[in-house]
Order: sequence, then C-alpha cells, then structure tokens
Amino acid sequence: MTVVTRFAPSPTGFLHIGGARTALFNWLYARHHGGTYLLRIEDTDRKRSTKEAIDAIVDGLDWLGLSPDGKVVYQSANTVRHAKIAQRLLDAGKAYHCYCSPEELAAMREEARTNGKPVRYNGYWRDRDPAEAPPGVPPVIRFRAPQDGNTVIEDLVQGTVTNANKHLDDMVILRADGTPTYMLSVVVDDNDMGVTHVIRGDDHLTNAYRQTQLYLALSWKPPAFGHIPLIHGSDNAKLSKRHGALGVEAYREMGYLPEALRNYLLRLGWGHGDDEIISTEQAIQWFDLNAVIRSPARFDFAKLDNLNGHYMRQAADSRLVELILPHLEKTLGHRLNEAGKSRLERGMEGLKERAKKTNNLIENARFYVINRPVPLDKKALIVLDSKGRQKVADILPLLSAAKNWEARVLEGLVRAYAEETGIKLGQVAQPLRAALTGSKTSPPIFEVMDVLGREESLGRLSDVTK
RNA sequence: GGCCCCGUCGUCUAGUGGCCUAGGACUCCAGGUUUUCAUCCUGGCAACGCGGGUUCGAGUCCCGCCGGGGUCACCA
Repeated sequence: MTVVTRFAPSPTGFLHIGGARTALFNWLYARHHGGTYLLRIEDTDRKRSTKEAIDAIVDGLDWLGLSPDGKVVYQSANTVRHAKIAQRLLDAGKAYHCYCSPEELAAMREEARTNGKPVRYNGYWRDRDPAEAPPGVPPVIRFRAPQDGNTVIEDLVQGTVTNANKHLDDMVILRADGTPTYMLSVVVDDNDMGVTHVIRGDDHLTNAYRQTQLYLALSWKPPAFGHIPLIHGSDNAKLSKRHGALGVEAYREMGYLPEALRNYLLRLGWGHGDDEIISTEQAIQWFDLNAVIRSPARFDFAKLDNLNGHYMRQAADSRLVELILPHLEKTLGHRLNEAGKSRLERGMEGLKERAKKTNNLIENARFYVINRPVPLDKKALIVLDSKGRQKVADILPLLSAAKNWEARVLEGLVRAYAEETGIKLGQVAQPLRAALTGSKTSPPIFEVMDVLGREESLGRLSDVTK
C-alpha cells in the first residue's frame, strides 16, 4: 500500500507554528515511506475563509520546503459530492432530517449544562415521523450514530483509544442550506483522495471516533490515524499569539532560517536518541510516528535561537547576503552597488558567526556598507576620547605605509606597534574598531580593514583624527 | 461537568524491570582561548508529581490521588 498523507488546514488564519509542525510530520511520514503528501484547503465555511489566508498557508509551506506533491485540493469544490453522500446516508436510513431550530438546540444544551448532564443532542427527530415536521423549516441532516458498543481507534501515536458510542451524539452532516459540515467533508475527501494516514493535532482525537463511524456507515475503509500532541506556550496554556503562535511568515521576518525552524519543530515532540542537529535526509530516514512523544511540548525561543545560530554559521555566505540585501537597502535608503555587495560577502564569514538571526545580521553588517563619515554610537564615543583618537592618529601613518593591504600584514604592523610602545593590543584595537565600525563590537578588526579596503579604512580612521 | 489524553532537570528530550550514582541538548553560572563581541573548549547547578502495591529489584508494570491539557457547534 502506498502511503498518502495530507495536511488540511482551514484558511481562517495564517499557517501557525502548530500547523507547520503537523505539515512537517505529514511530509516526513510520506517521504519516509516513499508515499505522497497532499494539501487540502478546508474552506467549507466560506464566510470565514479568505484568499489571504490561503496564500499565507501556501507561501509558508513553500518557504519551509513543505510544498505538496499534487495539486492543491479545495474542499469547497467538492460540496456537491458531499451532499450526494449525505443523501446516500439518508436513503439508507443511516441519517435523518432534524427540524430543531438553533434556539431549541441552544436551550437543550443550556438545560443539560445546568443539570450537570452531558451536553449532547437528545435525538428528538431520530425516530420521529417526518410528517410531524413544522412547516417551512428547512431541516438539517443528522447522522444516525450507533448507540451501543464502542468505537476503537488504533492510533499510531496515542495507541489504542476507545470511546463508548453512547457518549457520541448524532452530529449534523448537512446544514439546512445544503452545505456539508466539516465532519462529513473530511471523511468524503480523505476517502476520495485516497488518504491512508491522517496525521493531525490531538484536538481532533474526539473527531476521529465520529469519523470512524461515518466510514463504517459508508462501508469505506477508515485511514490510519496519528494524533500528535499540541504545542503549548511557556505557561503551558494552549499556544496563543503571545507565546509564538505566529504565522510562519512572522518567524521568517524575525530572521529565522527555514531549516532551523524545521529542525526545531522536528525535535518538538519527536526524538531520536540524543540527536539534536538533524538534516532533512536523516529526518526522512529516521522519522516514524511511534517515536512521537505523547505529551504536549512547550515552545521555547531560546532553543530555536541556538539552532538558528548553528544553521546560520553553516549557511553559504552568498545566500545570507541575498537574504539580508533587501532589508539592508531599505534601511540604507538606496541600492547597493557591486563593491558594497562584495564587501558584504567577504565580511559575511565573520558576521554570521556573531548573529543568531538574520535580523541581527542586518544590523551588524550595516557598517560595511555605509558612507563616511561613520556615525559613532555612545560606547564608541567613549572609546574614542582624546587619548583614543591620539592612538588612531599614531597608527595611521604606519597603516598607510603597509605594502599589502591584508589582514595578516595589518595585524603584524599593529602588533609591532603595541609591543614597541608597551601597550596591550586591546587598547589600540578598540579605538581602531570604534573608528572603523562606529561600535565597540565587531568582527576581528584586521579582517574588517581587509574587507573595507585600504582607501576606505584609512579614510574612516582619519575621519576621527580631525 | 461528561468523555479522552498526558505527567523525567526551568525548557526540549534519552530511558521499554537490573547497564540509572537518571544521560544528552538549550538556558543559567564559573573558568579557559581571544584585539571586542561571538564562536569554541572545560566544569557546575538542576528532574523521575504524591501515595500505595507487584517484584529479589521500579523512572520503567498495576491502582488511587493530585496536577496539566484536549474536546463536547448548522466552526474547522
């Protein structure tokens, strides 16, 4: 049997971090088994579905490298088929019309709640003669669920989970306006798409019972289920915006690399021994549902940052330049010429080691591409007091006389100077750094001079001696 | 409230009855390398929710309690 998985978000919001992980697990599972991974947009609720949300989901998936294998399926395109299936159930006596008004239903729930009874539809129309139907009330179609016995799910993550059928009520499968509800459409679509493995959030576990009943009523083979635990915030509550339930595009904007986010998400709720840094190839090879942790995990930015730092150091310099270029040009207010880009690329090795996110990179790279005179920040100003400026002035002629403008040569010159005058290297390096970069921290100062080039370096140094 | 699920360092996790004096990673702290910062290296703090069983032996199995979460729509 060929494995077919699917990621099925409802386009009512952006692709949030939990959804991204669900997509990842579906993708990984399909890849591991040499199967297919599909995307279905659950837009049966047209009122709440938006084009923007659909785009955000597709783009987010794309960015993460989790694009679907086939064409995107829109659930709303299948409503006729859904209604047909509902009719089939009705004809077979496995569903029935219910004429209860929303108000009646609300009252029913309210009463159950106040009496401390389970909140369920009471089956009022289940066995009632349709002839008693109130005139002019369009009915909904409810599924005639089995009332005895148990529904058992062999969940690939949760193990065997059982629920007594008496706990489940007769759900609405077709609304009064003829549109299908979620419960019906997922079953029909998953069946029609040949989905063999439904991997989704834990919050769907209770739905799985009802969906299984539906499959059985239709004489279809239910898929295998795998319900993965939800991601929680740092206070252990359901993930909300303030703990990182942001759209993946927000992570992108914050300066995270897709491979870092993927690695982080993979390790959140899944483990393979002591392995932490896991490549996509290895993940595909190792991933399976039985190693998914059954308890919810908390989202932790500190670990994501650490992982991101790792992948940044690993990333190609040219790619990083491409990534930060648009942002850099925006803060600069003008386009960068080739010389500027080349400086960035040559300086990137030293730059990327000092940044946790590409956002830090943008700030830290700025000094390489700004025009003289370099603005000095507060700390740089302190370093460049009269004494500091004097040091720069003292070294300036030495540097100007350098035969080759290379880091190693420059370092040799300055070290010799420090030794002769009996001062520590740091005491002269810091004023140079402040003058060259406008800041107290930067990549190694001789590397900076090398990248900046003779003319620019000398210019920046002489700027502070005036 | 009914039903379902979960419970190892602050966080992510390893652990499937003896290899556990509970391991790794992140964070934090202390050192070291270093021209700054960062990287890197060394070391340290830190956990089996509680109570009963079962067993020669329990983090690992069973029961109870406590705690946490999910779900109960003509939303998905």
